[in-house]
Amino acid sequence: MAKQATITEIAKRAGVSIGTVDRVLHNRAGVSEASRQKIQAILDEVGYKPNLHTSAVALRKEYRLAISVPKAEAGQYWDHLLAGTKQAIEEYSDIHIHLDILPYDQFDPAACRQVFAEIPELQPDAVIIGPAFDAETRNLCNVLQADGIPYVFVDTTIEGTRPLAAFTADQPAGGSIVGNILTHATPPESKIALLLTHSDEDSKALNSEQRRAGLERYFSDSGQTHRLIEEVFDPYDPRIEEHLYGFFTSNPGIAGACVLNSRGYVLADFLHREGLDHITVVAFDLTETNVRSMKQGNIYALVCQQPQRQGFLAVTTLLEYLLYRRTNKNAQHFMPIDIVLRENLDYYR
Amino acid sequence: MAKQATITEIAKRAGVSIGTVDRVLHNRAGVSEASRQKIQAILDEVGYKPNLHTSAVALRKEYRLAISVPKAEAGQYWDHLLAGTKQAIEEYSDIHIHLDILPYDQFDPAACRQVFAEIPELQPDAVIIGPAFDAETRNLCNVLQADGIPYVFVDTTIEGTRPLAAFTADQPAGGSIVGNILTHATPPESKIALLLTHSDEDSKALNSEQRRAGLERYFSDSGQTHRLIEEVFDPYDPRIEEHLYGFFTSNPGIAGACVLNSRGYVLADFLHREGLDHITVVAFDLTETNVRSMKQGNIYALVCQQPQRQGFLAVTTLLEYLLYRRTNKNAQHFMPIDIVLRENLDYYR
DNA sequence: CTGTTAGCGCATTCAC
DNA sequence: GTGAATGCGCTAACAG
Repeated sequence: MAKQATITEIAKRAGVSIGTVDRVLHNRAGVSEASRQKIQAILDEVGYKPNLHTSAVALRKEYRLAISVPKAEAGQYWDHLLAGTKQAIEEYSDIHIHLDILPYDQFDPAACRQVFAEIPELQPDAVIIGPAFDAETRNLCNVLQADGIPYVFVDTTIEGTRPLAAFTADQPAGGSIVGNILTHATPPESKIALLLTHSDEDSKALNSEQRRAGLERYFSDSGQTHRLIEEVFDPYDPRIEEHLYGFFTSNPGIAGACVLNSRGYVLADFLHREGLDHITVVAFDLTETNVRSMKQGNIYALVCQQPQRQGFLAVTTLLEYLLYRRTNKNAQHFMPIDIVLRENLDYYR
Repeated sequence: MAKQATITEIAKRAGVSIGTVDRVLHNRAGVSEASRQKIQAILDEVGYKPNLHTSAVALRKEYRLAISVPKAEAGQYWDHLLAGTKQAIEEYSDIHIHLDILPYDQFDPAACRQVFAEIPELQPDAVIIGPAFDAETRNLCNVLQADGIPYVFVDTTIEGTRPLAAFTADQPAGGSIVGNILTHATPPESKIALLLTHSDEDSKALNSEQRRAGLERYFSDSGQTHRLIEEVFDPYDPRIEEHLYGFFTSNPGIAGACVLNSRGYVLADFLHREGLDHITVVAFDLTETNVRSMKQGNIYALVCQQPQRQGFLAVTTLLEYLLYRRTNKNAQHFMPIDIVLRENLDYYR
């Protein structure tokens, strides 16, 4: 319950004025080494934590953030993530934040490159990136680094870059969970279908591939008797029905199926239409379309990684850095992986 | 991105001084009806939201909160809830908050009554109650109401009282989830054991009974072929081993078992010692003991209701009320119900 | 190098 | 019934 020390108290104890303390706090020049050390010692001793809000009030500065993520439809994954950033801006409404949103087409690397090129021109104070393409993202990071603009990742991390922080989920663990649920919810010896979406191959492979690795590892390590059958499908192909129909009829004995991204509803709704309701479906993300499908009983479980929280944390982390250059030792933050069934669906916002 | 309106802007627009606006904001007397209405109209129009933090700075008042919950051991349910309250106090460290913690013995109504009697004497500004006994809690609420001290519930609500808010989970839904998981993770026609702890009968019956109702409803409604067998046991009985051993040997064919409170590890560890690892165990709460048991592979799933978040929200809700008399229409807040398996265990703090 | 000062959004006290 | 003035923790510009 120790009362928070104020800048005035620190100054009094150090025998200096508040101006000098402020200079130390902000690593500004013009302080004698002796003063700096003395003040720093007291700061450490009392565990001084500045008041972000009153700081911001006094600063009356506007911070410009930019966020670039795949184009979001309402109620879909990236829309939820954006909602989280807006929530943070709302909650820190005393800090004046301007947010530029730059969505890009997650299926078109060239379009992505073009959007990414606009970011440095906006001269933002910091950037939030939701990566879909490896090379394009890497390139953007290099430019930002050169301009001294800090950035954080959401949803996915790109190895070898130097983000301030990354907010993702442990994707292999997510895949393992799918394996766990499906092998438990279906009889021993039965077949499990893994439907890989075509688009995985070019863009979002990043997450889906990791989930797939986790799922396959679960199958090989857990000593269960199920068999995994993989098939590629394109959720946007108009002839998808024929394709899936062919797959499921030529593979009898499938008791469970999964999609490792948010397009699970496409599969689930198809199975329902064909009367294949006995097949247990597990997919990712609490998107509106998946929620509807689950409410109709077509999806058994959804595995989610709190996109809105990712967006929220991305903003607050950047604010802490912009106001105080505060950084966290381990840049990688793993979100909780939520398992949503019909019964707890309503309580996830 | 609409910039937050400030009290000064409101005053300017209304053609009054900030003092008058402040009086309206705090429902203080001494404002003409004409001014009040004009100001209120502008307030509503711009959706004015005060800055809690700068308010608190200017107020330099200390708020005294009291929290009374069952005695917590480290890493157990109530300890996590208390951690949430401390986190909130930390996060709002610019608001000077004094928290009195008054734990009571959840198995002794007389002790509870005694602790509850101390609360009004402390003259707190607001109280957080984690109820275990119906009559005792009801009595405390009456006293607080008479003294004009606001209170909120965490974990459990007591019907017929008038709390500012209640932070709980939908307990029947939690019970249904246990039913869902167990019936899916065990073969059709198999038996599921519901182990009721003895202590349920006097104290925490409140939550456990609701979970039981939800579980039983799941069994009767979902049209599955499993059979539910109920048995009462006392987790603190030294001869518990014999008791459980007798139960499981006289009921062959049990494939799943559950405990509707945080004592699941007692059952799970017993089953493991007896080599009955094929029985799938589901229990409640992410306590340290349950976590250990799950890591050893003894518990399959844990159903959790975010106690630390309950504590956090209890504090922030009270602060909003104390500073601005702000209350939420629907006092009942349902927490998300988390389903934790081995694979996502590490990511829930 | 350091202290002083004005000012941010807000609450309160004190004149009028 | 109302406005002006003071002060809270904080930052930044200015004067020495």
